[in-house]
Amino acid sequence: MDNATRSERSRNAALEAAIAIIARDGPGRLTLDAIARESGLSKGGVMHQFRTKEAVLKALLERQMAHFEEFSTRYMAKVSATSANPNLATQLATIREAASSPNSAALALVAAMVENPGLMALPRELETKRMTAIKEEATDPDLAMLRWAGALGLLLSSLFGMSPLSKDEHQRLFARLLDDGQWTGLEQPATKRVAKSGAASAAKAATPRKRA
Amino acid sequence: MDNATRSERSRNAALEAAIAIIARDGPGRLTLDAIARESGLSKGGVMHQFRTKEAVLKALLERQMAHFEEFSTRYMAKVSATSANPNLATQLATIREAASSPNSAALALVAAMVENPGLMALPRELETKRMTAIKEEATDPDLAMLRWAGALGLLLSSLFGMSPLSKDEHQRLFARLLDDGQWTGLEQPATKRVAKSGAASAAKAATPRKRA
DNA sequence: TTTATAAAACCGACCAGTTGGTTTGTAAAG
DNA sequence: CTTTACAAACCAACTGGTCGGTTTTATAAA
Repeated sequence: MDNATRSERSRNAALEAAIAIIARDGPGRLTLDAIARESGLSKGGVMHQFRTKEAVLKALLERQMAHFEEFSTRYMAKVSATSANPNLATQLATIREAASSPNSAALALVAAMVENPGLMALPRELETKRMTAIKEEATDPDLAMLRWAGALGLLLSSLFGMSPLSKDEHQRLFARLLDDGQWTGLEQPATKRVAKSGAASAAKAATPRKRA
Repeated sequence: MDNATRSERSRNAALEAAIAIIARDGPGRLTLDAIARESGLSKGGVMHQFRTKEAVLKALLERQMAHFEEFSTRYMAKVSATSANPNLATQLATIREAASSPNSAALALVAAMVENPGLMALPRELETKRMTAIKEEATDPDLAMLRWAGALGLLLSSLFGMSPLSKDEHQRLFARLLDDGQWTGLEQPATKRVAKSGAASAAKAATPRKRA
């Protein structure tokens, strides 16, 4: 077998094993020995492909980020023509995808944070860029950020096993976050943000029903 | 010194040390030896107060939960008379408090999850109860849950050091989440969810309809 | 108040097993 | 023959946890 592909195969096997371990046993159980055992490689083999454990984590993070980056790009291409805020839509959809994906990038993220919080810089940087795009395209940037935060809250809470929501609710809430029509009622233009006057009160008046 | 208070002091010191370690070095660095070193106690002393490491985590979790439970109760008493949805308001305010608190309960939560995901059952149960209360008092339960999820997203993202938001934005977004007036514009009664937003949103697909 | 005894809090050495990482050996690819 | 990919034994440091012993506090009889 070709040397390059042999390496590639081993690297892949190690990373797959790492994800499996995190998902099954939790991030605290991710050790080099465990990776070697799970992947079928020897420990030396793993160490040959990744000089340190941090290198494993970093590669894992990058791989998962690339995976969702690809999802993101594909989704973006689909909606950029029809949506008024394609960046937000894409980000929401990507987070939903991450939430429903078992070998989630988020797991790698958690593992990275546990071992080396500094690794979090990579995803943060990417996220900052996306956030800027979202804010720029939004009529109401704060509302857009809140929708983003909502999606992230759904994702992380379920990821941590602390979500009090049912699968059904989860799905429904994501759908609503994604539906622009659900949020136009209270948009406040960024240019002039006065205490819920203009648009908001008009929307309120238009609301068919209010609370008792 | 009294025996009971002596114990109390030691237990407290150990837990404080644990929080400090998690906050400074990450959950992966929380070890019994580290706790002993940080607290000034000997390892034996720590082990006398907590028979296992899991006991430390559990105590930590319970302590932090109690702390925020108290904040929650006090806040609830304050707003229960004036707010239409005191449970949601309280929960949002509590999450904001957790986000601004450095020795956050959430840190304990992360540590617990890493070591023993089963411990997550306690907070989840509590959260489920609160969520039920929020849903019951809400005109639009899904929207209430989304506001809750938004707050949680803000908290967790900043906690993980992956928040692309500035301190200012953080604060502003929490304020908006808490302001009921900002959200009345798009409430949809749970009893009948129709496409009232259809008028507001021209381009987008109609509201996904579910239960009657 | 003193003294005897117990119980609880605490210490620090120690244990077996695991950790990330190194070294040595070997076989295949180039 | 040199380099690369992998295997396996190995290592020092560290892991959660145990254990025998010392100090401090509590109880209560003398």
